[in-house]
Amino acid sequence: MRKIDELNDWRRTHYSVEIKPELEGKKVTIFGWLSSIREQGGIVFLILNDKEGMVQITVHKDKSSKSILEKLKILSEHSSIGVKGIVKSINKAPHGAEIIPEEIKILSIAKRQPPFSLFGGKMPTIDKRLDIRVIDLRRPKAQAIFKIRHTVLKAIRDFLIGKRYMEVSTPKIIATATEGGAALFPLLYYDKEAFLAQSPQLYKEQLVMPFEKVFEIGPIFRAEESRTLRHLSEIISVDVEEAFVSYKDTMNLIEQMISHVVKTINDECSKEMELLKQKIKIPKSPFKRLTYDEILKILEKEGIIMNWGEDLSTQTIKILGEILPEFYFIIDWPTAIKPFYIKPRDDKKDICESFDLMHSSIELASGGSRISSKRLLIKRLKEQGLKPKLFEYHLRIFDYGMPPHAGFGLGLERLMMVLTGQENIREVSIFPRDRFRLTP
RNA sequence: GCCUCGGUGGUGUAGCCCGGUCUAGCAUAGGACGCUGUCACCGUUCUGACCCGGGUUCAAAUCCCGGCCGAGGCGCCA
Repeated sequence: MRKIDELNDWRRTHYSVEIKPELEGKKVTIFGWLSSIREQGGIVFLILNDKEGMVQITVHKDKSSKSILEKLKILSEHSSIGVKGIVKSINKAPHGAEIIPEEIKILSIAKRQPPFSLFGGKMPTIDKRLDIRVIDLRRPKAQAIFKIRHTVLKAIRDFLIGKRYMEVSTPKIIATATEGGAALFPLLYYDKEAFLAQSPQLYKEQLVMPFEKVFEIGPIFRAEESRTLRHLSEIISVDVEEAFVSYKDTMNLIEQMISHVVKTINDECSKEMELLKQKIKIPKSPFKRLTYDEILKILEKEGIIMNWGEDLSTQTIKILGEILPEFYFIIDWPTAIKPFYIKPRDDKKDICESFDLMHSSIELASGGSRISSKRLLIKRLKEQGLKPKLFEYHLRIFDYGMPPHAGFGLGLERLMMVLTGQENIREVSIFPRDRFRLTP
C-alpha cells in the first residue's frame, strides 16, 4: 500500500471552523494538518488545524474501514491530510460538531516534531522558533498577530485612498545615502556601488510634484549595529507625503489614521485581540502635543537634567513612557538633531517643524514640514556634513516650483508591537532580519 | 561597536557557586501496551542530553582558557 495519497479531484468544501451542528449529516471535504491524535480505547480523536481554526475528527474503530485504521497507524502529528466524511452534531465535541470520516488521504507525513505544541506548554526561545518560522507561524498567537497585521495594512490603505492619496513605489536600490546618519547596506549594481534604500524620503518628496498626495508601504533597510527588541535591519515603512500642507496637517492626518486602524482591528479582529489578551481603546483626538522643551521640563521633574539640543536616550524615553502610556507627539525638535530636509521654524531657526509620534516608550513615526527652498536645503546639507553634489539628482527638482510639503514615515512593525502588545519586534515580522539573522 | 549573562535528550528545565553519591533528576514530546467521549486525556513501560576544542585534576556537566552559537542591556538609529 502506498503511504502518500494523491490529491486528485479532492477539493475543500469547508474550513474547519465551518463544521457546525447545523451541517448534521452533510458530507464534507476538509484539508489541514493534524495537531493532535488521542486514542481512547476503541475511539480515536484527531484534531485537524487549517488556517481558520480546528475541527475534531472522530474514528470509531469498530465502525471504520480497514483503510482508515491502517492510515491511523502511520499518521503522525503535524502530517497533512484530507478527510471526506459526514458531519455529526454532538455537544461533547469541541465546537458541538465533529466529522466521522469515510475516507482519509495522507498527503504528507511529518517526520519531525516541531519544538513546541500548538496547544501551549513551555515555548522555546524565539531563535529556535524562527529557524522553522513558517511552522511557528501556525501557532494561534502568531496567526492572530498576522491576521491583525493584514487588517492594519488594509485599514491604512483604505484610509489613505479614501482621502485621495495615491499609492506609489520608489526604488529600493539607490545611488547615494539618502540622508546620511543611518548606516546603509552596500551592494554591487552591475559595475557600480549602490545601496539598499534606508527611506523613500527624497523620492516621495519629489513625487508631490506630479501627484501631490502620495503614500508608499514598502521595505526599507538599515545596517545599524543595533541589538535591541525594537530594531530590525529590514522593516516595512508606511510613508506619506503631501504638497501644500505643513506638519500640523500631517499630525492631524496620522492621528486620524491611527484611530481608524484601531477602530478597524477592534471591529474585525476582536477574536484575535482577545486571544492576545490585548485591549486597545480608540485614542482620543487630538493626541497630546508636547514640545521638546516641555519634554525636558517633564524629565527635569523626574530628576533628569538634559542639555538643550541633546537627543533623548533610551533610558529617558523609558521614563517618558511610564508618564505617558498613550499615543502622543513630541514636536518642535532642535533642528540640529533632525535630518537636513526638515524645515526650521521661521521665527526660531534652531527649532524645526518636526514631530515624533510616540506610544509610551516606543517611537512609531517621525515627520515634519519639509524644506522647499533649494538654497536652504543646500545650506542644511552642508551643516549636516553632507555633500550637495551627491544630491544633485534631487536638488535639481527644486528649480521647477517645489511647493511647501510635509509628510511622515511610520514603522509598521513598531505599530504592530503597540497594537498586539508584543515586546519583541521579531514577533511581528514574518521573516525578521536583524544584526545576526539572515535566514530563513 | 561596547558591556553583561547563558549553552544539559525533540522541547522546557534541575544539577554547576562548593569537582566524586550523576549509572545526570523532573516535565513534556516520541515508541509500545491498555482504555469507547477525549479535548495539553489517563495508566504502565521503553527511548533519548552535558555546544566544540584545549587545559587543571586521581577524578570535570561542574574549575580555567579559546572558539562557535544564543539572550539581555547600552550606544548607534530619516
